[in-house]
Amino acid sequence: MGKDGGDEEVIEENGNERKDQEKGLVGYSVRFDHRVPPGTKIKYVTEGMLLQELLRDPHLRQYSAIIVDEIHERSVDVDLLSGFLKQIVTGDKVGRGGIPLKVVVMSATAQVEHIKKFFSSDDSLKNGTSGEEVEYLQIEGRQFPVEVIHEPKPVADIQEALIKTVFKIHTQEPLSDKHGKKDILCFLTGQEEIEAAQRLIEEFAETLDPKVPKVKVFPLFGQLSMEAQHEAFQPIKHPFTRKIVLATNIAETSVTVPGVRYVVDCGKAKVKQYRPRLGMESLLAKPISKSSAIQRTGRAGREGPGKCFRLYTADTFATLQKTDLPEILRTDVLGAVLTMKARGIDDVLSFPLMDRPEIEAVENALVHLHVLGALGDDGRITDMGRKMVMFPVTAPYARVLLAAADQKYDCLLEAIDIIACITAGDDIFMQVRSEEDKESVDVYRKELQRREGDLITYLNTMQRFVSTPSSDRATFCKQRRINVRNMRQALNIRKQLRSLSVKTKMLLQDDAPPPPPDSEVTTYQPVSPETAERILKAFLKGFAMKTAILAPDSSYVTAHGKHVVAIHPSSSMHGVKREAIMFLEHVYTQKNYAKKVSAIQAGWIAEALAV
DNA sequence: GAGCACTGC
Repeated sequence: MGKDGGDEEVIEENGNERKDQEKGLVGYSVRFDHRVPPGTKIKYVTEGMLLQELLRDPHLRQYSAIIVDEIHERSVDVDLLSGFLKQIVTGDKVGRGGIPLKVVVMSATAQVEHIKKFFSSDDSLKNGTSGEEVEYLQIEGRQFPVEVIHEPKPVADIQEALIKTVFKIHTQEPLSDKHGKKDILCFLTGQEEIEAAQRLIEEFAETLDPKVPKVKVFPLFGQLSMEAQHEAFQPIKHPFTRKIVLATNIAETSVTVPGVRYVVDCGKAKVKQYRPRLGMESLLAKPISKSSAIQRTGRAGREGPGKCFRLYTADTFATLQKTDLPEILRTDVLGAVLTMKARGIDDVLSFPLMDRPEIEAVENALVHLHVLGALGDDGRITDMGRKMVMFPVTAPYARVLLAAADQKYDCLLEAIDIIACITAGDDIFMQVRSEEDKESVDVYRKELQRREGDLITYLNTMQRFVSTPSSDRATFCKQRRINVRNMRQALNIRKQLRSLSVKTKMLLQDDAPPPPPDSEVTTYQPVSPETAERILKAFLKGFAMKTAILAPDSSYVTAHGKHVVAIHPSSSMHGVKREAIMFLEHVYTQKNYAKKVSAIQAGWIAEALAV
């Protein structure tokens, strides 16, 4: 569990505090890992875990105090949790037998007033005594000073400005000082921009006077292999050389590059945003917030005094939003609405939230949940909805699992394998960088691919993987450039979904005995086309809205919304023309892309929408 | 012919 993971510390009641503390009675509960010995006084949990506990214990009677750390990160879960905590704190204490709940929230930046106001009772707001019952304590952070340098005029070409700034730093600033190395960290928006900048910097470096120190460039973004990412963290071995790291936002939030004393900030980041009106997401470069710019600046001052060069003007900085949009305003609120409904919130529009999504977004989610069968005509959660919230997957996937468990489709284990692969993080199939590798990897991957499309390909991959003896699994992954970490995660999720299926009586214990390690090594038998059809029909129960029909002009037109959609190049269906497709993801980047694509028959769509 | 970053009951 990362110390900056935004986890809550939950303090449990009863027992002798002092003595128990000395016994070290601290427990934790995170996904796949729980250690809560009897008599535990302090429990570390994830937000998702506590939300799950709220299903059973709506007043959190088990707890006397809750500490929410890193609340400024503003995940959907922390926002929902804050709403429930506010209701408990400001409501009557009847549900808790009159015992109040203490809530401590901890935040690193901005938003203090916003958060303070939110946790104040509505009565105190009316009386104009806002924040009266919310106590506030500030602790100064410690950092070396960082000088901020803005561009005097807006720059026309970001790459050009980057090169100019990088080499100005490189030729005018020392390689190291008493605090250590003085390397450069540049924040860019994505892989393409980073690779272009790397080429330009390396080209320009060739022209440098031999008396000037050398430079070595390290790209750093999430899709890079662990080894390649690791390289960017190592101190440079060659003498007389400066390290230049070109990174995405990964270096702002997830990792800390040591040795950095100069930051170059392009002022933008790619942001995923859900468009409720279009029922799709976009992934586009947008101006960052002030707090994000300040966070980037701080990366220059961790080891000694530093400098931050912003490739935008001071005026532009002044126009930036104070903070980033919280996740709840950037994602489909389908899950959030179902979470509320399952915890007894009938009127989701009046549920207290630090930031409220547009009414239209909530209404779309309600309609979608109704289509999925999670909500009845009266807007209340159905038995099916209650079953759906038991599963740690989004509502459409949960709906697929329920359909797959139905006799009509009878493919629960297969659906679990596919969903485990898809929800295990980034795509289990890593991108292949060199052309050479691509050829051999493609040969192996082709064997896994099926003409039904990506979903059955994932199933094939999982089935092949588990029927491979464990001593050969590393090779299996390496040959196909399968991300081993994600594959391991997929196995964990598979196990969890199977056991939840047993718990919810969707699966008989006998059908899927919890397998001891390596016991699943069996002969591999690919699914029949008939089974594949049943699987795809089960997925349509969750994704009938995400379908497209091949138009006479050979483009795919979405059934819902009538937009032209292209099959993403990462899909095994890329370039393939079939009667109709179902896709699990719909993202606008360069254009409207369908991802995780399967071939279906047009007639199946109406069939899936019928009850 | 293309991929910001995390996390989860």
